Amino acid sequence: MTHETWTFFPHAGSRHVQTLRVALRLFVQNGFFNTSIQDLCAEAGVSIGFFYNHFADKEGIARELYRHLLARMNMLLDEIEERQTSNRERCEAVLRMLFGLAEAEPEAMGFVVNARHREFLPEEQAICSASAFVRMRGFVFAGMADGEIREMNPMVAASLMYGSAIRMICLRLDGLVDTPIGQLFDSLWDGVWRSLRPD
Amino acid sequence: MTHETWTFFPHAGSRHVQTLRVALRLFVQNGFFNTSIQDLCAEAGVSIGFFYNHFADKEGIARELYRHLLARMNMLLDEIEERQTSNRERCEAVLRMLFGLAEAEPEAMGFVVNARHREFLPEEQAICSASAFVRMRGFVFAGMADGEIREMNPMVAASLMYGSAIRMICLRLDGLVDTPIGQLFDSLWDGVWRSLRPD
DNA sequence: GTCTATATCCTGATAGAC
DNA sequence: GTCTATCAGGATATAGAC
Repeated sequence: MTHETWTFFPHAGSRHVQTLRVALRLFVQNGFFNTSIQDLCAEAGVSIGFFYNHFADKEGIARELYRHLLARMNMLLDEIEERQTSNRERCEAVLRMLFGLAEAEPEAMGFVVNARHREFLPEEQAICSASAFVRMRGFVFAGMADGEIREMNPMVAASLMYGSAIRMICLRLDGLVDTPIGQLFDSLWDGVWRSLRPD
Repeated sequence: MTHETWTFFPHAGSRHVQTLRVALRLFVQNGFFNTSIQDLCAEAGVSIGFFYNHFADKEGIARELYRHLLARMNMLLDEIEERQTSNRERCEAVLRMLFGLAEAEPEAMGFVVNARHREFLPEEQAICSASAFVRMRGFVFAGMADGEIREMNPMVAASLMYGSAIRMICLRLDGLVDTPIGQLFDSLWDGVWRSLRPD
């Protein structure tokens, strides 16, 4: 299993998953509140009855989507943690993964990065407190403890590490960057690392 | 007029402005779609009739808020452009301004940075295409043309310049950073500049 | 399990008195 | 200009047949 391409939905097929995919697209394109269950079911080709047998309610499908995407990110982080030994390499691999996902599954990435989940999933934690994002910052903290990364405030280091890439992804998703950002990765990583490497 | 503190709403007073401020707070705290006009009017202490005499509709108040905040950012950019001569200084001043605004007016900053405006203001351009953000990137492009900033893809440079600060602001607004971020500015700017300065 | 038809609620917006 | 009372529409969620 090579990972030249990353994906959030490795297996598609069942109507359940198909409904999730359509929900993802509509939630990202039009927003959660602008998507009616009727529209969603019509677009997914399922009945209202089917919907309510598979999902508790409208929040339910959004929650399943949210948790699925975060769980998938955690699995990708697991692989990175296994493969890479230094924290610098882990961070680089994370950024490369994010760039890859943004190109392969822009809607999923949009839902993770852009959506204001608290507005429709009130009981979920803020996404930057979610396990996957905590672990990503953990790589930075560990790198600083090891001396791979310069001494500084940990949150400043995490922002320097991930902020530029997230910004670039947002610009790409919003159509302000024409070229696939994979081509820009090396240049971005070079800049990021200059800001964090020891003197 | 010193600018140790920046503000989006320099003058408050009229019921019109008061209603705008309450709308801002509710839109950021609960989201646009979770805020009913009835709740908004009750909280602002105005009647439904007053509301519809001052604003065309629910979108209208959101649009006025949006345009006001962006216009105010443009004014602050005007001042920065006047005061600072080099593009490096301008970028640094922009970041300092953003940090200051995030502390002084977190709700306004949240509305600018976090809200998904396209969901409730369909005819507005994406915010990263708005004049203020275009000008901010322009400082970076000009700095690269002048040789103050290393040669690289312009959008990569813009992401390196602004991404970390925006990320830090988001973390602060989401409660993951306890200390006022003004204290962290020098450290962050040091990192940002390392990523962009010529060799 | 799946579908259609429908109940119920709430919201944005208006009408008309003052 | 400002207010209260109300309307009309659309949304979520359910009921009940199959």
